Amino acid sequence: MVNSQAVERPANLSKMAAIAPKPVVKDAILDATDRLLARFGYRKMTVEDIAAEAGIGKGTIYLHFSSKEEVVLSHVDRIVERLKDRLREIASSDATAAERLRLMLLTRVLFRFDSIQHYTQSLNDLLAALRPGLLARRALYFEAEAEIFAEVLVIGRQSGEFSFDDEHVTAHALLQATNGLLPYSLSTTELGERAEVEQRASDVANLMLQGLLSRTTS
Amino acid sequence: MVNSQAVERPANLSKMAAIAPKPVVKDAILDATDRLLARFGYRKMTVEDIAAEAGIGKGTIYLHFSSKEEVVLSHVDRIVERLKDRLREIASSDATAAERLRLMLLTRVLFRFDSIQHYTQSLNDLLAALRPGLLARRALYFEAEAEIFAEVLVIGRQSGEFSFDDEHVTAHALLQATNGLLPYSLSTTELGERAEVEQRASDVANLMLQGLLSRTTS
DNA sequence: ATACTGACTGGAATTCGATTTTGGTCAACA
DNA sequence: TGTTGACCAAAATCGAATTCCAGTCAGTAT
Repeated sequence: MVNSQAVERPANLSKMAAIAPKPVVKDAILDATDRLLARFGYRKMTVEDIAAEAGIGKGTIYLHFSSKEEVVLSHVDRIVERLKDRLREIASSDATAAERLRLMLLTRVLFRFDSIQHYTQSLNDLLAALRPGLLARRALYFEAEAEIFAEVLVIGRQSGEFSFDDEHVTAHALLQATNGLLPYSLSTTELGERAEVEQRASDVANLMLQGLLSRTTS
Repeated sequence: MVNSQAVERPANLSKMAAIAPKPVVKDAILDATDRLLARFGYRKMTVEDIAAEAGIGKGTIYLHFSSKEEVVLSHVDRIVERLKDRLREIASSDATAAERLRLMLLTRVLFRFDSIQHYTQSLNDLLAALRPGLLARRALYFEAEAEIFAEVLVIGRQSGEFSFDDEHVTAHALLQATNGLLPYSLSTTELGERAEVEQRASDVANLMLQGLLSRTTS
C-alpha cells in the first residue's frame, strides 16, 4: 500500500526520508526481487533470499512491504510505472500524433516483453500464485495507460490530424487491440520471438492508426 | 490423429462409414465430452465417464480417438470448425464488406465465449493439462480464420470499399486485435461480463474497420 | 529514541511410501 | 466385423512425518 508516487502534503521536507523510510532501500529490495524472480521464480524465492540479496535483514523487508506478495506486486507496479514514464516521454515528443501513438503502442508491448523475458519459465509460477492480485491491478494499469493515450488523441484531434468520437473509448480500443500481445497469461516464449511480436504489434498499430486519421487530410 | 474433415481419396463411397467409422458415434462422444467437461472439468472426467455418458463401451472411444487428450482437443476442434462455418456464412451474406467483417469479428469473440462459458472454473484445469496441444492448434485455428477474413477483404477491395496493401497481413492484424478477448488463457469470468466483452470487441472492430475504408469513398 | 535485525513460531508446503484410480490394451464376445 | 469390459501398468491420490518459510517481536545497535 506504500506508494512512493503519491505525494500527500510534504509536511516536513527535511524529514521526507523518514515519512517514507529510505526509498533507496525499497528500490534495493525490488532490484533484488527482480534478480531472484529470474533465478528462482516466485515460489522458490524466499523472503530471506530477498533480504540477503539486498544486503539487509529479513525484518527490514516488512518495514517497507506488508507481505511477500506485496513485494512482488510492487515490483510489477514499478515496471508499469517506468513504462508510464516512457509513454509520457513519447507523448510529449515532437513527432506527429500518429507517430507518437504508434511508438507508444509498440513500447507498451515491447517494454513489458523486455521487462519479464528474463524469467520465462518461472512466469507461470508467478502468475498462478498472484493471479487475483495481478488481475485487480491490470485494470488499474490499463486505466492509467489509457489516460496518457487519450491526451495524445485529443491533441491529434485539435490539430485536425485525427478524427474520432470519444477519446476514452478510442484509447481503450487501442490498448485492447494490443493486449493480446502482452505477456500477462501467455509467457514470452509462448508469444513468439521478440521480432515477431514487434511485427504483429506494428501491423495492428498501423491499421488502428489508419482508422484515426482525419478523412480531410488525404 | 483421426480427422473426419480431411477427405483423402474416398475410395469406396458405399463404405465411407467404415473408413471413418460411425461419425454419429464420434459426435456423440464429443457431445458427452462437452457435457462432462462442464460438470467435472478435464482431470476429474474419466474416459469411462465419457463412454457411459455416450452410451458406449470404453474401448469404443479408442476406435475413434487415440487418447483422452485427443478427444478433448477434437472437441475444441469441433467448436472452431463450427465457428468457421458461421464465419463463412457471414462472409457470404449480402451486407457491405465492412459490416460482414464487423460481424465476423464479433462472432469469433462471442462464439468462443458462449461455447465455453459453461465450464468456467474447470477451464484453468483443462488449460493447464492441454496447454502444449492447445497452443499448437491455436496457430492453425488463426490461420484458417485468417483465410476467411482475407477473402472478404479482397472482395471489399475489388469493390472499392476497402483500401489496404496485403490481405494476409491485414487479416492477421484484425484477428490479433481481437485475440485479447478470446478465452484462451483468461477464463470467461476473468474477461468480464459478456455484454462488456461484446462492447470492447465492437469498439476495436469499429476502429480497425475505419482504417480499412477507402479514402476516396468519403 | 529510532532503525534495524534474526531467532522463533505456527501453519503451509513438501516428501515419501501405501493405496486407489484410471488411461489404454486386447482377448473374448455378439 | 464391430464392440466390449476385465485387466495391467502407470499415474494420481492420500496421509502422516518432516521440512520450510512468511511473518512477528524482543532485543541490539546506533
